[in-house]
Amino acid sequence: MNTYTRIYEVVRQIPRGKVTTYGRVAELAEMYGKARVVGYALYKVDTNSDIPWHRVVNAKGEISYSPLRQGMDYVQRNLLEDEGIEFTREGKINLRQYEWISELPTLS
DNA sequence: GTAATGACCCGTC
DNA sequence: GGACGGGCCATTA
Repeated sequence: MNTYTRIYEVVRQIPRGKVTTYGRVAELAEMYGKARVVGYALYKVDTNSDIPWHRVVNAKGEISYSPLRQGMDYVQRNLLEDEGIEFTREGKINLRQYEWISELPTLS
């Protein structure tokens, strides 16, 4: 279970108004290449949990909808918009601007 | 115990 | 520039 705990810790550290990708979370959790597990971990997370699961998006910068939450997809978008994140007309997020870089080098 | 699935990512055509 | 396939690991049936 420590595996999931790592992921939760990382996701919990995402500042407000920023988003990150599954791959980044996996890397921060020291599990590069296991992005799938990250998605699985968030899958188990409950909507009313203290984990900002809505700040985690896929590498394309789009929101990952869960079949479990179909119908509530707009909720995630609303939460992100409330944090100041803008969406394109395609429903995508500009990762270049809102991607959380944590402590990784940005090489400008 | 085996087999299949999944909120994904990356390299290649 | 977009589309396709393979692969990573843990959980569930």
